[in-house]
Amino acid sequence: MARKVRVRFAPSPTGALHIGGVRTALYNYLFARQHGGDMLLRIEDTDSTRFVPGAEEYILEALDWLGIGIDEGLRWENGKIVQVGNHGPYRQSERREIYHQYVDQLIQSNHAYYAFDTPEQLDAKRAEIPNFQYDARTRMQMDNSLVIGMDEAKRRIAAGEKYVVRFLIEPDENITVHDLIRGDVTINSSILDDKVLYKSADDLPTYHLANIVDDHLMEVSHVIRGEEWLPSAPLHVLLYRAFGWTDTMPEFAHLPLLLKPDGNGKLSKRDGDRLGFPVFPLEFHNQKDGSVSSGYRESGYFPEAVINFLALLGWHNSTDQEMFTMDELIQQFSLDRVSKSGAKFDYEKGKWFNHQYLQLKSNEELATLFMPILLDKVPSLAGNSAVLIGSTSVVEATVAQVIGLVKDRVNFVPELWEQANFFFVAPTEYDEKSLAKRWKEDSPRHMTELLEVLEGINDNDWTTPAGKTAEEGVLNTVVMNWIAEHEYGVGIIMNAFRICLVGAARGPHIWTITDVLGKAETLRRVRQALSTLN
RNA sequence: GGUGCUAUCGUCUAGUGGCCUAGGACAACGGCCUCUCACGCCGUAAACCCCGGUUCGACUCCGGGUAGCACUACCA
Repeated sequence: MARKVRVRFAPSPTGALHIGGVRTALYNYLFARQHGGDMLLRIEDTDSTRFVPGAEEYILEALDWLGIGIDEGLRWENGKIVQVGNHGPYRQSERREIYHQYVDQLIQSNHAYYAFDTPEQLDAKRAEIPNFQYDARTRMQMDNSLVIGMDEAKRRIAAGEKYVVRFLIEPDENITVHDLIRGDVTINSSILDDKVLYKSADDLPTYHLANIVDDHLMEVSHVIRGEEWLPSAPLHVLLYRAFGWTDTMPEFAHLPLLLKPDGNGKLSKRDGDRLGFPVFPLEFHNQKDGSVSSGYRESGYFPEAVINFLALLGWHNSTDQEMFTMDELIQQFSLDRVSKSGAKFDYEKGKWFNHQYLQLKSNEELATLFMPILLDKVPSLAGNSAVLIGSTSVVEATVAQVIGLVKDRVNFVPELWEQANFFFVAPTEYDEKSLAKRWKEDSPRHMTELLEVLEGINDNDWTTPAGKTAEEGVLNTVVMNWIAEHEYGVGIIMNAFRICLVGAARGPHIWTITDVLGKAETLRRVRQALSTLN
């Protein structure tokens, strides 16, 4: 097939974009880019009752944040929605006129009919007859144009009666759908019901009709979507046939589902709340029900980590490679290497990916990201930013230096504060556990003596000279000599000293801490600890 | 209930009839490093759903079970 590859991501604006939807969008995007094709974004808002304000913006902004580019349809540009392409409009609610025409075509070719049964009547029927289905076996007992005749049907419609248009499905026909991931899938048409294609109540088609008409009109070549659509794929094939579009029918690929980490079943928003991780890319404030959902972005995830993690949930290139840039994914992605079975969402692995990407970032880059958090925690630092060296403030340079000391122990930028807070703020309380284990009876005396030793060191000798290791500095030599002289234990002294500076038994090497703190602050903290802990 | 899809370590997965005493990664556990906590490094434990068949030989092919999931709306 020489047809140009055109794929689409077609979400419904019914809330935040689920992480499974993000993966579907990603796979579509990778496939499009790899084949030099187009990635379209269409909004499927044919259910007016489920529309959530802000959802559209949310979806587009999320894809933009993740670097999933849109070539045609709706996309996010400079904080607002723009429409590109000449197959629009790209919102189904704005395509009513188009659907009317195709609904009429189906009626005229006897592939569809008018039905007047109300939802209440249908409910009653279902209650009355077990496994009731509106199909070849039952349609002639219902209230529709097949029974009452077209003239009568038109009369009732003209009189303002509400109706739907149903697809007439011929029974007992085997329909085979070729799926790029699963191979041929065959079902018998008798299990399908006469699907509602159009509802006059809101003058909108249902998903099935709108989807087929739009994919056809937008010249979509490949439909890559979630596995939940597999059962209705044969219906879609039947629609393509009814319209006479079989020669341009897109190819199908149904992706495995993202499952909850524990137990069984589809990953849901509730699982995230319950297990404490986001299931949405961005934080979402639902204007309809007032709920707030956490997002990966706000939790400190890098978009490239989310992409990498998601890409591997259901796809694998058969090598041991785990880290992939978007470009590598575009190059290597392939539908026939997508798994058939659902993947449980392993949040821990996601954290690991973020850790990897965080280590790849420069200290300066991380400092820029961390600065707002730091200034929020320590507002007094804000004034210091005024002093600039080049474009970097003195404080920011220090922040970058400190980040370099602690970044290998964090997974997320916000965690930098927990690891580095003592560099910016002297401890006001001391960790109980550390105290119990490391602050001994002799510690106050040791620290008092150490204070004298440290006071004797020249200001110029305090900081470790460039190019030397912390152990080669004057501080280390002097302190170690003093320890040896008095036959103290290195551990007992250093740990007590650490508690004075940090407030707990944690953190990087002690001399790198004294380097950053400087002599005055170091001494001040030891004195403060002595007066607090005595 | 009906229809369809799926089935390898706890999890993501490699494996396309002999390279498999089943490989990698996350998590777990142990060790090393060390003034602490981490990181890192090294190592340990951990799986072919069951039953038949085909074959000289099945994780791989076939059949049947079983289990899980999805769908079964005037929702997508």
